[in-house]
Amino acid sequence: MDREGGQAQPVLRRLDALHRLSEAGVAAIKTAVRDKILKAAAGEDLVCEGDRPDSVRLFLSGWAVRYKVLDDGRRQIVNFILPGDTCDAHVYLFSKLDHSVATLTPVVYSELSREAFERLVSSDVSVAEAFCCEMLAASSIQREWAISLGRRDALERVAHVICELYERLRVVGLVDGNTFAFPVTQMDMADATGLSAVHLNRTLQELRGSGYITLKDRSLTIHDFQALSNTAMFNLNYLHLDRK
Amino acid sequence: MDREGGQAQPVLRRLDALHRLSEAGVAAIKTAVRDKILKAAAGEDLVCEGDRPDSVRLFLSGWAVRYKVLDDGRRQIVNFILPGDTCDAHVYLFSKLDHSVATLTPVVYSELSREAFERLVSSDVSVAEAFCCEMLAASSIQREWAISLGRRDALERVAHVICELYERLRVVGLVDGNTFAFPVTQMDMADATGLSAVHLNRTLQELRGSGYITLKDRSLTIHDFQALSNTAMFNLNYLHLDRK
DNA sequence: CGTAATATTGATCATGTTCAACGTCGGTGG
DNA sequence: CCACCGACGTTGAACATGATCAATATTACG
Repeated sequence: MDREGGQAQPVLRRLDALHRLSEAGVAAIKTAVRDKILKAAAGEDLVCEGDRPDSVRLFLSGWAVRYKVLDDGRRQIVNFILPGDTCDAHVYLFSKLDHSVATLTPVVYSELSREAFERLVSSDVSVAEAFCCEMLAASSIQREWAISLGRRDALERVAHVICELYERLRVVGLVDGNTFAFPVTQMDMADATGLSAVHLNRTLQELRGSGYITLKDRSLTIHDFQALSNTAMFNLNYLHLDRK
Repeated sequence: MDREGGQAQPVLRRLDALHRLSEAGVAAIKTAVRDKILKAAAGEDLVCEGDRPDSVRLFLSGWAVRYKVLDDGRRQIVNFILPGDTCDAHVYLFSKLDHSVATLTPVVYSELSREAFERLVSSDVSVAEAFCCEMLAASSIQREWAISLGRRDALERVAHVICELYERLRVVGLVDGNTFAFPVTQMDMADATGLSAVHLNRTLQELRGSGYITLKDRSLTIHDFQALSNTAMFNLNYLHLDRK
């Protein structure tokens, strides 16, 4: 295990960006994470709409999406789940999940039972507050997606998700220069932005054409973040990564 | 004060629908609510994007909306705030608000300082859990809006919000038969559904034309909930009002 | 009664969808 | 090793949903 937090590192980086963690808190999280580490393959459903939620998941590596499908098959991805993200703190308070979560890549995550999670948050105030911030931040991201879907056009939407993913990945150390792994198919991107696959493809070409990004071999490079974030009207406040 | 909970009644009804409250919890909420009751006129901003959040609000009567505007003026309403709703439990953990809240009607709400709110949630487990459920339910609603905005067409979207508002108002006793007060202008509805005001108007006419609803004088009647909810593909699971 | 906000209508326009075909790449089994 | 297959990406053309613009009711209210 490396000296920066072992497998828990992304979780620690993310939570600490949202809310300063005490030393005791950091230790408690490291211990809790270590307890039950699971893996899943790409393209797997981790949880399904209708399931009874019983545990909390802390994502350590890999990408997943939160999504929902309508009766006639239309699918909407409502969020990306990245390393360091918490999948539904406290959900076990509900009897049924209202959405599904699918992996895009192989993922590694730590699964905490309700008891383990409650023990963790009651062990240290800063930890409880950090998880609270994580919930609030997730809501805020969700709201910003509503803005995009409701009021931004195709080009703005695509530029916006890219900016968001860049910033979120940066916090957990997954951006190298201006380049990061981007294991998302165009169909997934279309379902995330509320566009058709065809139009998404053309929109990506427009962004490539103007030289803002390169996207090739599941790797994305942002050449001009300023321009990209201007076209998206991206403002990172809503990510709340400034830690007060 | 009436024997059903006084001014706190909608809050109690909503929280209790999400998660069973203990008697002590009910009492604690009643007391906390009573402490600082405020009023605001219609069309007022209660909080603005960028403000430092310092208190939690429990809505007792009236309607408000959570919204955000882009630099060029496009506005998206991301949620309606109804009597009984909690406006941002725990937000004071963040340094800046990422959205604004405006009243649609005169509203009455109880304002709890950070200290008062923390005292309240630590006084009783069922209260803490209920507020947790309220946060989770708000997230869930937010996700469902993303589905609507991303993947439902105009008719479906409008039908969907109406179903949602009907169910949410019913829980707090604000539906009389199939009729409820609906103090939302067509422009607001347009900003909530991501449509233009013109197209929203035509969509409403379509719903009226098929006999599903009547909307007149700020009062909405649903004549055929089944048909309305079918056209919206509405499934109330996401509201989590079953209190399991 | 007058004025501003809201609702309604028609006509034109644009963004994005749909459909259908083709290209490309990586893996898999004969 | 190569042929096949499936998933993904790309292209063009026709189409449709909803936006925009502009004018005209209607309503609420001071």
